[in-house]
Amino acid sequence: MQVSSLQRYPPNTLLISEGERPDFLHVLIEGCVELFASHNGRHTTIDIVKASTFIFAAVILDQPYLKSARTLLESRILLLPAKDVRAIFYEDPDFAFAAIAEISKCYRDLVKLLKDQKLRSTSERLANWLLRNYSKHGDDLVVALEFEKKTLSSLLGTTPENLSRALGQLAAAGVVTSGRTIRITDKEALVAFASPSRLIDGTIG
Amino acid sequence: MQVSSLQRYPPNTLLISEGERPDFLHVLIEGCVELFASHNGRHTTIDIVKASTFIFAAVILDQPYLKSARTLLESRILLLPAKDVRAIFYEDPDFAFAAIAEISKCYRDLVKLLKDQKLRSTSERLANWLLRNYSKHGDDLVVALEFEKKTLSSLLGTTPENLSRALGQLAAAGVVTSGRTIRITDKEALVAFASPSRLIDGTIG
DNA sequence: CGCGAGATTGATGGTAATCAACGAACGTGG
DNA sequence: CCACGTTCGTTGATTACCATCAATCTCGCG
Repeated sequence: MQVSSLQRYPPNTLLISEGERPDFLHVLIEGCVELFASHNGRHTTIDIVKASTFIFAAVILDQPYLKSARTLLESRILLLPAKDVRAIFYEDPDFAFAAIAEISKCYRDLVKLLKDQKLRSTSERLANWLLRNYSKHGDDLVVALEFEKKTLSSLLGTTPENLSRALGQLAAAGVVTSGRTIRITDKEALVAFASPSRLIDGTIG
Repeated sequence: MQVSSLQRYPPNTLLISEGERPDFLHVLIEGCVELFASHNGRHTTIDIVKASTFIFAAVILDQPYLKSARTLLESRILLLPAKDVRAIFYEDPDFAFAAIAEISKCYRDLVKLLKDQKLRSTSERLANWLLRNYSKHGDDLVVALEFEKKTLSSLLGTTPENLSRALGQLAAAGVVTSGRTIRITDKEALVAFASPSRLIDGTIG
């Protein structure tokens, strides 16, 4: 794959627009990318990815992108010519298997997003998102947002206003918000409220 | 693939339960299958499929099903042992490519479902669903439901009560309902209301 | 004919979107 | 370093949509 190139993009760069034809497979090496879609003046975030390929399926099928993509942070991205990617299946069975495993994982992540969306209320989605995204700082469990709350609200399928209110509600379960730092002071209580499920929130498989 | 078997199931047969391990790849030859999921006493239909594989991704990754499946009509289904399916990738590049094309298509269908869900209101979802599923009977455009309205309401992400009301609303756009037969008397008006998009409702790619 | 499941209709309450205003944070340029 | 302006976030008020509950109606089937 000699024709591939590693690019560096500043935050808030539009990488892909829905409806376009795919020329490259994008592999996010470092940074953070939002996948989003628009329709009739409305706008929603489909997913936020940290380190993976994205919009692989469009490349495979050589069909228009269904989603747009933009960087949320400065990001390094490997660009592989779409034609080469498709060609290599026939050459390399290992690559073919890796590709199908990757797309299968993306598929399952998407099923989880749809279940999350259809089976939970806004504050439940928020609670579970917090439980999937916190990290340990000493004894504290903290979510340090890397992007705007606006973007998170869109990912959760709501508005900035209602995200604020949902965070307010979760105060009763020990969630303390200050700016982009959200502390989980009572994980038990938050879990009780969120009732996370391996089949929606699981990170493996 | 000698060990495969073709099975026939009556309507309303549970084929798969979420959380189980996949033993077989299911290929729906004829009939109709509902894919659904449950959580915390809630229940939602993810998709309704007519002729395709289903829950391919779980088989590939050898991970628990994220969805359950049941027949809606009498159905004929080909069962391929999961181990054999995984093994054959390394043998047959054509099969590998066919498999990845199939999963990619499923992935894109799911993106469309999620966009439909997050970017549209209930009656818009219904209107577009009608436009995707009608067939021509002479000069008439008719949707002949093959399953309960309850199931359709769950697919659309609402309740039977609100589906009834949404159908009522669409009467203003020339949609006439009588039992399981829904007639589109003014396609122009319905399209104007629904504003379908190739990137949500398109059937190819 | 009567039963039961599904579908419809009406009434109500709750959740979330929208509109509007205020406050806070940040970046820019002076 | 400060003043300013823009964007983002929060808060409050209102409205619209949708879920739920309850009652009736329809239809298929025994």
